[in-house]
Order: sequence, then structure tokens, then C-alpha cells
Amino acid sequence: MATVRRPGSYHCGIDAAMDVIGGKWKVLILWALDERACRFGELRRLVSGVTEKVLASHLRELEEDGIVHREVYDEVPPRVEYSLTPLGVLLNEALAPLGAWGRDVIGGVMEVVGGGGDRADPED
Amino acid sequence: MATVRRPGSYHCGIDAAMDVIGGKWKVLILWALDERACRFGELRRLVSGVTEKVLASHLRELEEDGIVHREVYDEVPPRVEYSLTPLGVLLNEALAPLGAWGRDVIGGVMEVVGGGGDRADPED
DNA sequence: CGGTATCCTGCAGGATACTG
DNA sequence: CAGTATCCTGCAGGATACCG
Repeated sequence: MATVRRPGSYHCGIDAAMDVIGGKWKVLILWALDERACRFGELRRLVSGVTEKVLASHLRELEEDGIVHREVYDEVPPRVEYSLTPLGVLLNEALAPLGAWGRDVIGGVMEVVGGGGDRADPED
Repeated sequence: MATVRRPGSYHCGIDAAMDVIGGKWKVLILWALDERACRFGELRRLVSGVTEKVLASHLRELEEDGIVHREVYDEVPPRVEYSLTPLGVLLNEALAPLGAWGRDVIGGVMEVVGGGGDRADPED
């Protein structure tokens, strides 16, 4: 399934990938999800700075693209868990070299982010 | 140096990379440049659809990020050549798995050849 | 808790004209 | 040829309020 949202508009595979991960927070969402399944609120906290609306819409797009899976538990305190699909796992793996490149480029500058939320990329 | 334009705003390496390649046409520019050095007009043709203004600004950003090199030949018909820096080559290599993922996702629609290289030709 | 529904803003990107 | 200089537009993303 070709998943993607803008059929016929791609010049190459990277284009298509960029379309999927192009949102401002998407790679952060993918990154958060790479470790474990997360609930909406968790993601909101992990991806700090994102608003509910944007998180929800990005999540929906990622779901449509077959990257994340949305599991709804019909309980009385509503509970929804988001997780990576196998395709999402592959995407994260494909993203790893790019992350390595980025880390290499910024060198030691990353301390500035504060909090030392530094962690390695989702490589298998 | 090769450091990025928005210091202090990165959560991880991918974030930084996304900042560098985030422009609408940047990966296409990188892709075009991956084969050979190109002049401005060549790029304008290769990256079909981009306007001069946007191409110029993206090129300047990529140059600032240490991804492309701008070589000016002081001749009477003005001539400028853009090429990838070693860092740019590394970036393209880091981009390759993502491109492969994207190609995989769109299915066989693109009919591109992987061959012995890590990229396919932009023949669309 | 896990979202919608609105409304609003900024800025990346487009169109067009001009220049060295 | 290789760009600037303007001006303009669209839409991704932000703020805030409300709902099942």
C-alpha cells in the first residue's frame, strides 16, 4: 500500500519520506515512540512544546501513513496507546544514519538543549 | 563552521538534520548535486518547479550549513558552480536509507534502479 | 483522559520585475 | 548568466476553549 498522501508528486523516495516525516514534530514523535508505546498524554509530555491539536493531527497523519498504530482501550478512563508499526520501525532505522550525521555535525553543541536529554538514535 | 542555523533548538541529531534539509527543495538540490557540480541555471532546470529566489535562498542556506560549495569563476559570462562538500556527500549518504525506505513505501510505482549505487536516477 | 473546534499568526515559499 | 528586490499567499502550526 502506497500509504502516502500526495500520490504522484514525488521525485524520488526521499521526497516521499520527507512528506511522511515533514511535520515539525514528527521525527520527535517517532523517536519517542521508538522506545515504547505511549499514551497521548505521555507523548504530549515527551514531545515538549507541541500542542494537543498539532500532536493529534500529526499522529493521525502518521497513522494514515501506516507509521504508527493507534490502539483504543475501551475503558472508563479513556485510554489510547500509540506505537510504531513495523513500517514505522523500519522508518526509524532508516532515519538512524541521518541522526548520526546530525549528531556529528552539531558536534558537542547539543548540551545547550539543557536537561541532557541526549540519547542515541533508535538503532536496532 | 558546519554548525546549524538554529543553535540550541535541537532535541537530537535528526532534528538538526531536518533543519538542514527541511526546505521544500533541499533534498532535490542535494540529489541533483550528488552526481556532479551544477551551475545555477542547471539546477533551476533539474529542480523543476523551483523559483530563482527560492533556489538561491536554499542554496545560500545549504552553503552556510557547509553542505554545498559555491565556486565563482570571474569570467565575462558570469559562471558559478555549486557542488557538494565532503559533509554534503556524507549527508547524501545518510539520506540514502531514507530514500530506500521511501521508494519501498511507494511500492514499485517509481520503477527505479538501485544498481550498485546507493541511489537511483531522477528520471521521472 | 484524549481529544475536537475555532480562530489566528508567522513565515516558507511563489510571482514578477529588475540588475551587474 | 546569476542572481536581487518586492510583494503576496497559503497553510502548517500555535492559543484557547470546549466535549465524550
